[in-house]
Amino acid sequence: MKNENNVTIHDIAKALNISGSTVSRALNNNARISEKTKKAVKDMAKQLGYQPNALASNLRTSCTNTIGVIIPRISRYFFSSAITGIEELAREKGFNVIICQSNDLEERESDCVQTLFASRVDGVISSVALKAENYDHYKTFTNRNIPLVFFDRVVDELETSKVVVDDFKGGFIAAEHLISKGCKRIAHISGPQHLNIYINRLQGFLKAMRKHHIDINEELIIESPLTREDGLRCAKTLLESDNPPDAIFAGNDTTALSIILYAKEKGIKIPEEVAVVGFSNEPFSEFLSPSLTTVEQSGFDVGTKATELLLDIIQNKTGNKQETIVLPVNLIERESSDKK
Amino acid sequence: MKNENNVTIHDIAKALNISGSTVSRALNNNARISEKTKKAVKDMAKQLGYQPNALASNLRTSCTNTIGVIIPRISRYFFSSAITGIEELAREKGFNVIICQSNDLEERESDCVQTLFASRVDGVISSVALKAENYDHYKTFTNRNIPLVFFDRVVDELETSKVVVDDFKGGFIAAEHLISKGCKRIAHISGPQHLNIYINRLQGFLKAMRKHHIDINEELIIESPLTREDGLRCAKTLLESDNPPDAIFAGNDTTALSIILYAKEKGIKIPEEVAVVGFSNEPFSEFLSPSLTTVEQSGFDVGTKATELLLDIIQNKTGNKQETIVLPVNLIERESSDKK
DNA sequence: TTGAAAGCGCTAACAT
DNA sequence: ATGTTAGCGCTTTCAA
Repeated sequence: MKNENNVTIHDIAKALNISGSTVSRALNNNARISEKTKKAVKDMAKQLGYQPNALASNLRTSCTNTIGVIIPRISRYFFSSAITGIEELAREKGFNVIICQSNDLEERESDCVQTLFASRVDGVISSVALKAENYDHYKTFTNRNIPLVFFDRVVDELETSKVVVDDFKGGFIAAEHLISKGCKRIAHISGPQHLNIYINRLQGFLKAMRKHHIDINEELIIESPLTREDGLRCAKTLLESDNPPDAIFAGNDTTALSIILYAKEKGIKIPEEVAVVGFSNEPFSEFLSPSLTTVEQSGFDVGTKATELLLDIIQNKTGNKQETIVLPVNLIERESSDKK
Repeated sequence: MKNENNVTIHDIAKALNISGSTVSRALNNNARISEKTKKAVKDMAKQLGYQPNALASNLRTSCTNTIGVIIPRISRYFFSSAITGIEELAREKGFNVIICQSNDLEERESDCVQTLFASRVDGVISSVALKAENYDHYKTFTNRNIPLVFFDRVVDELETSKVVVDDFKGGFIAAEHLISKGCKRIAHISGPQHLNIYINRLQGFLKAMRKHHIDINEELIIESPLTREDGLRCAKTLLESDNPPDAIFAGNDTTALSIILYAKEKGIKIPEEVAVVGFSNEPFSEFLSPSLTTVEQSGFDVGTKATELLLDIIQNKTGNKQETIVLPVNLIERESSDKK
């Protein structure tokens, strides 16, 4: 049944001697079409191998039933699970998903925005690039009232709805956990301070320290891009100092990993000499040795929630409510902080 | 600069007192338009904040500059790196990417096909669902000459171009490595035998065994869906038998992980009592303890190569050459097989 | 080098 | 309950 020539609604119309609009309505289950006609149309559509052309429909209705997603990189587990959450809900509601990766670069992110706009997506979910410092390109959407929801890496200057995990609480419970294990000199490797998530993790950390009257030593709080390489630099800085910390709360699991690897290489015992806590619960953290205590955040839940918000704005035209949804985190205690 | 009303080429035309067609040609750098006009048009486009509407252009030209990707699940590292490879090249060549996940289910896969077809993608890259046994839905593309390239999980009955890694060689070097370590009773946990990749890994394994005159014991070759749960079942079956193997070549890293965890729990020493080799080099395999010897396959390379093939078919209309590209694999030796 | 006009396939007023 | 008609924004033949 080769079918090179695409079948259109007009072919169905001709075959049944009715008008194109009737066919269109029948296929869309319009209430004003008789059941008999609907059945005839659908049967004929199947018989002719008709497949709707979304392009034409989209152009006409200027709505594409497509949402765009901009993320730094798909290969990070947190983001790929966020996408799984996004896709699942979007598809259920009849929406397609177009994904663009910014690779954490501002320029690429700007390209993504152009691409998604040219595709006339009905709305956008984004987590901003680490190295972006200017967010004007997002105005392409906001100026035209195209719904936009940020997740995880959000920026205050963009007034949209946001979905984040409770980074403050995450920082707080991580620090409090280390304190409860008897650690006194607790270091924190924080991420870029123009991003809320890292500010909040740091603030939560500081709050716990103050609450328990632990000295906050400026030298023990360092900023890092939180890559694997820079994690090694941080490990070195902290662990080779004259007065090393007895605990490190790393801004993410990747950095915690670097610390564990460095400590292993240098024969520094974890958790006895230095306890380590990460952030994210990346899949590998469970299998490290020692296994990594970390703050779990569900990418899937964040993605689902962001999609829920976005679809609500798209479908109910509720306008941009600028809600910020905060999802819970919880501490997963493992060996890397298990001091007696 | 609010810009609710979308600017079209006609707005530019009106502003410059020229025709819409001239504007269209100027924007597309048509050779028959004077440089002066081109410049004027582009300047005005920028001034008015014109953004092309891909929908209209796509409908007219019936080519969308979009390729569709169907994968089992994005959260598996091999697939997310394949997508990274696909996206990178596709974008460079001016193509968008729409991703659909089948979740390894035939029905979902069929939905993906419909979705991508309705979006009139110019071509499709796919890795088939584990649980699919019927592939007729792909005829939606093949019947209409929409280019289709499979990667990784390919099926013989579909006559398209394919990109795979050298699974046969992978199975062979894994087995030969274990043999070289002095193992005699070598088990293999194989994947679903309707998929080439698992057939080939098994065949490569068998070839090495025969080459080195090692007895092939049917009881030591078992089939599994290769999930983490089923890996535990396999570990139990093999390691608790009366005459357990001294080595296991697992069909993927996930299964190897299950074996390592099971052995740890039961106090079975790896590699001394049983050596383990996996397949894929998942990110966690490096950090397991013992770290996992595995066969590395690059998802990124596979994705890139598949895209290269697909774009070649799309752009040069070369027709379907039904090539099968085989990419190299290599063994990463780590602790789990490091017997003296 | 530029313009006029038709049309991609579908939907939605408006009319009947 | 169904048909007529116009048009979404763009490209492209044909004509000038």
